[in-house]
Amino acid sequence: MDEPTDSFRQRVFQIIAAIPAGSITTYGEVALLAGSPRAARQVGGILSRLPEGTALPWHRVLNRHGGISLPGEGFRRQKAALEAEGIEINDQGTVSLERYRWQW
DNA sequence: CTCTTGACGAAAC
DNA sequence: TGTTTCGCCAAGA
Repeated sequence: MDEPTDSFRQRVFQIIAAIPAGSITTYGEVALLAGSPRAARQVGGILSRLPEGTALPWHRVLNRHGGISLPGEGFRRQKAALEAEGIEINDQGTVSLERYRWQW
């Protein structure tokens, strides 16, 4: 009966979809809320395979230091998406967790 | 079943 | 202090 009708991946989708514009969270936090406190790495793996036109606000997920984990072009795209929501982000791709961290 | 893969994170160096 | 190594675990092959 308690079949995993919703996989870890699906729970991650729902959690990220609930992050309001102008706020951010971390991979570890998403993993925790999804029920696997040490599966932060899996969250990143899931986001890496999102289709291009996805409606999921994947750009609101940052690493433990409030920084962008993507290299090159991905870095630029995520930084621009965050700035478009009014989030201040420096050239290193880091935001203030204290200011923007989201909790339910 | 085993083995591999990582948009992570914390601990060692 | 910055850099490297190691542990973690969902998913797919």
